[in-house]
Amino acid sequence: MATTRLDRTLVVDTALRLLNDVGLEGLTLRRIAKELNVQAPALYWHFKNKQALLDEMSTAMFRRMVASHADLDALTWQERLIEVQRGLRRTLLGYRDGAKVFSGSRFTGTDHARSQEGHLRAFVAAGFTPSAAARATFIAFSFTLGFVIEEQSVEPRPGERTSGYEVAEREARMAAEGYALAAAVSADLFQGYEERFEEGLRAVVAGIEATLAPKAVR
Amino acid sequence: MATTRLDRTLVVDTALRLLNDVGLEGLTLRRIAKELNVQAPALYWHFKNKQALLDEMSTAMFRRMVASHADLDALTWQERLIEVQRGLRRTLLGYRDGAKVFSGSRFTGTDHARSQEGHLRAFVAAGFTPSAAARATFIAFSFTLGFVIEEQSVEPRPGERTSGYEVAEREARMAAEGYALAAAVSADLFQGYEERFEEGLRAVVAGIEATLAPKAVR
DNA sequence: TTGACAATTTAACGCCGTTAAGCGCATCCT
DNA sequence: AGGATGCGCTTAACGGCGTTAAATTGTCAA
Repeated sequence: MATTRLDRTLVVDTALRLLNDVGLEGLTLRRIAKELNVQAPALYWHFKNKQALLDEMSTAMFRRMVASHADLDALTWQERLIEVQRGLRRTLLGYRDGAKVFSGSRFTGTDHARSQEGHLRAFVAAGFTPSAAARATFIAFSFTLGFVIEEQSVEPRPGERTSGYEVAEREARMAAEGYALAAAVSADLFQGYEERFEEGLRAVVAGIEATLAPKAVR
Repeated sequence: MATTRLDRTLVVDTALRLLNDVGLEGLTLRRIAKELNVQAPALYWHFKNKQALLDEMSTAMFRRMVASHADLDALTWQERLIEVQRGLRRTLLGYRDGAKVFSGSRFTGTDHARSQEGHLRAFVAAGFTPSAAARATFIAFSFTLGFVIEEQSVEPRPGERTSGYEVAEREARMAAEGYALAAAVSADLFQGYEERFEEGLRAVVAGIEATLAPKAVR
């Protein structure tokens, strides 16, 4: 019955796997401990508290995201920005409540700085000031985070839909109240997230080109 | 001691006021009940469960936001989009954990459709298709939501800063690890949210102009 | 005056994160 | 070899959570 000893990595990996089964709400320390054939307080040997574990989970998500990226160095800054945001969305969608977990925690260590440094370098090489590069990236990041939070509250996992967001039903209700336009756009708001994310990405990049990018690369 | 009888509006208003004192984590039914000189289960007469109360709180936030808007009908679609996002951010910043509460719940009723209908009408009058209007608005909304979620995790209330986000300290740590650019942009990422939000808004609007707006209004 | 029903209290359940204390067991010192 | 050290876990428990069931009060109509 007793398997290998616990360690931080094993706990984090198990918790991330479990997250997809039970969601953030169901992700209790007792449930994680059970999955590890251990009692809940044992986790406190490895983590200061639950938030520390969640922070480590976010950090692990981020590391997996970085690892999943192909070589970005050959890309233009526009392509790179798009590719990074795509990767972020993919990563967040890879876990139930991924965006909420991610936005609710903070990275441990300075691992993430390595990848950040690379992105900044690419932007600076394209003519951005470091400051403009950071601000531009944050704008795109905000968009992606907000988008996926909304997306996951309608489709918690790819393919699964939260009940109560039935497009046809909403359309009927809005129409019945006399809101013709609101009714007509139901499908535009609660479906087709993949395409709409790409469309949003194109808009954000175009906007950064128009407002923040160095003139030479516009 | 016994005051007026409870009703949904009173509960919601009290809960929203309390939210600013205790934050989302401290906002328990027992605490709300105490504030109302009542026992916790009494709340179940007025709300199906805690989530229903949170939903009503979000709806109330939204209504207050709409009420705070001046007349938007004289504005161009760009000005209107900007004004609406500003209002949204202001509203979310008006409550501790406002963005999290908002993003974690769903509107009750169809009140919000009225304002939505107005926005859509304005965009359509400017030449957008209803679908493009909805998609464009959602892009801007995603940006604002993501932005404020990040903002409030660093500055939970205007003026208050979460400990652990000290800019100078982060800068030093990054520099010590050899990440010169990451160090240099610390201030650009964790300060000056007001200006950066406006900058982001300009970028998003410019991006929508370039990609989604009808050609006649570009 | 009584009965009905709306609105609340009291009591309790099972679960949560977390803390305190103790215990087995490997490792190292002598 | 034998005893101390202390890591890594268990057991037990605490206070608080959302929620439910049942009893109780207040209010008003017949």
